[in-house]
Amino acid sequence: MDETIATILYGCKLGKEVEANLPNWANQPAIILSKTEEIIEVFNNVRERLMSHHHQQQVVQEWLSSSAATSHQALELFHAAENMLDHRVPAAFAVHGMPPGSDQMGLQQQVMDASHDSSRGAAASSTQRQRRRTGDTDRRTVRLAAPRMGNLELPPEDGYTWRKYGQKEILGSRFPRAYYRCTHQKLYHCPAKKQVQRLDDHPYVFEVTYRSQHTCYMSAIAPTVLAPSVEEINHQATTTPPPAPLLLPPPTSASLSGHWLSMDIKQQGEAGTSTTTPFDMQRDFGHGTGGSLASICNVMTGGGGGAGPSGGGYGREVDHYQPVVDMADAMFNSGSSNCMNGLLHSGIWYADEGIARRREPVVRDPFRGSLTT
DNA sequence: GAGATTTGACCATT
DNA sequence: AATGGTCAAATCTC
Repeated sequence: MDETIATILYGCKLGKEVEANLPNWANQPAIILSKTEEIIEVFNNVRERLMSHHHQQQVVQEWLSSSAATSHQALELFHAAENMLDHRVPAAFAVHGMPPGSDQMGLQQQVMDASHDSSRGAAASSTQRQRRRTGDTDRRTVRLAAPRMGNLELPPEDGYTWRKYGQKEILGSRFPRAYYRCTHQKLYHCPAKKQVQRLDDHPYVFEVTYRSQHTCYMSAIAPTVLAPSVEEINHQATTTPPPAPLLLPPPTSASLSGHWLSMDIKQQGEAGTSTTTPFDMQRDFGHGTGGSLASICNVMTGGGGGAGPSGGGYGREVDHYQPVVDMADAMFNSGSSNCMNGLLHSGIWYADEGIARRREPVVRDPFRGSLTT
């Protein structure tokens, strides 16, 4: 898989080269054509590498969604399949691809629900704390597979950063329900919450209920391509799909805004000496509508256009690692998604304080549930 | 030390 | 009164 990543990086480097030389090559379309074809060839090569892995994943997903397969059988196959793949692919996305918040709904309602959770913190000490909302509309439930390795009681990563604020035994359920809210609730008054509960009859499947939408930027590292969950069982608010990142720069992203066309990426894992690698895929491609590089994306995917959420996540809060295999989806198989936007959000690269970086593989200690790398 | 998690208690809703 | 959602102090992790 490292070789694949290296190939991707090389393609990115070529892209940066094209960008840097665009002024010089403005009157030399032959050169631009040559370079773009080279880029396409590189990414086609990547695609072929990834597609073979992706096929294996599809087999797993079909099995998991089959009613004939018990949860144990699914898990066994799941773990067997992971051995075929690179060992850094986490379960949740290996099976389900993208998080539930990745629907291509275009611009969504991003207005903070000021009457509910956003004011909860400040009102905590008031005389009347609002405990449960009436109506309870903006809610959506999906089912996701347990992580493929390590602590199976941990909920699958979904591309957002959550902070657990409660856990409760639920009547009639073998497993407790965990309550999470957006990590950036305080910073951005983000009202997004989720409840995670394991199913009684399928202990390796989590039922995740999302409530409210993310209004924060930094937690918005969710991919934009489709999110095939095991089962979407409830969607009470048809006009309010699950968390979708806000298309606004973070409050402290002055440097970022000046980098709209910059292509700097810091490659994480090379402590202190971050290597500058090709480009910020989201900023350069995620919103591009007419640029040559965006056109390259369209050529590769046969689709294109469409605005996507911004990437984000910072510090140790971000434990999400999504496989290159999913990046293949994002880049090549998503007809409705901008390829580079999807590529960014597929998790190989993360924006960190305005500078995208690569996540190192995360492995959970099966005995302690802690993270090791 | 900062931030995340755990867990018993509180309280709104049914 | 039962139940579920949230708070917040204690504890844990990095």
